[in-house]
Amino acid sequence: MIPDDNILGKEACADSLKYVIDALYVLGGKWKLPVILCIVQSSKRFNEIQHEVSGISPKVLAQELKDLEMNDFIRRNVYPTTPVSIIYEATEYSLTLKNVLRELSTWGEQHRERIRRSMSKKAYL
Amino acid sequence: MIPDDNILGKEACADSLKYVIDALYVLGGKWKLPVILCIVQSSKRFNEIQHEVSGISPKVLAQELKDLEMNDFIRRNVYPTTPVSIIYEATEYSLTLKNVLRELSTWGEQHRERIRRSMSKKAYL
DNA sequence: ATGAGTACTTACCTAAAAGTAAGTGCTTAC
DNA sequence: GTAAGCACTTACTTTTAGGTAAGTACTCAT
Repeated sequence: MIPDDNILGKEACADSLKYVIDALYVLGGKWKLPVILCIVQSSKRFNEIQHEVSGISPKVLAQELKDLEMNDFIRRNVYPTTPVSIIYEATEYSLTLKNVLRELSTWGEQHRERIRRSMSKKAYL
Repeated sequence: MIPDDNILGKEACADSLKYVIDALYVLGGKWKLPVILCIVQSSKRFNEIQHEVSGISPKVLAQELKDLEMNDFIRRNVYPTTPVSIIYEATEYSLTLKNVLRELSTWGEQHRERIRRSMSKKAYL
């Protein structure tokens, strides 16, 4: 009834759906990808991250950092300076997300542009 | 203090963070990307989608479909058969998400593999 | 000694997302 | 005529993500 116009078979489709759901299971939520991106860009301390990822509260950031550390996306380095400096660093594993992050950022940029255009159109109505 | 080991300047970094947050604003949540992927793979009806995206309830699916239609990711085609068939179709705009979806799926697949391996390791402890 | 900064934690609260269960109005099949 | 399928909707509840505000323990600068 509905033609299967896809190159991939049904199984491969079902699989990629499953994989996307799996990925979203670890990366889902409002802050995980932004925080990872922030740290991937360069190692940072708590307050720097909180400042860059605008809108995140210290509580939520602490939560996310713990979660990301547990899932091996970031490393929490404690330097024995006085007072101790704590620097969050991206692991090699989080670098496997670079393509995802790049595509998402590119898409977000284009989407923003599209929204901006449709807004200015509506302004004339 | 912390060296900026990135090729991109600070501004470009801040921008990509912003874009990712923007993207997540429309695509965030548990079901949006899975539902889009499902429909991008081929046009489908309500019950087919509900069956493929396992775990989604009819209420949530109806909600997501409305939202995705409003945001121009999908089209709701009503065919005047008896009874009417309603077929959800991906728009050209949702095709701009193909790269994002592909990267996410690839990553999810590798992540699943990694988890599987670390699980079997733990089984011997 | 007062205030500011770092890196959080704690307690509390609310709003939104999601789940459950059932119902509706239609049609076709048995 | 009874049941089942389609495409939902409605009402209700639960979950959980996230926000607010304040506090803590430390140190450094003035």
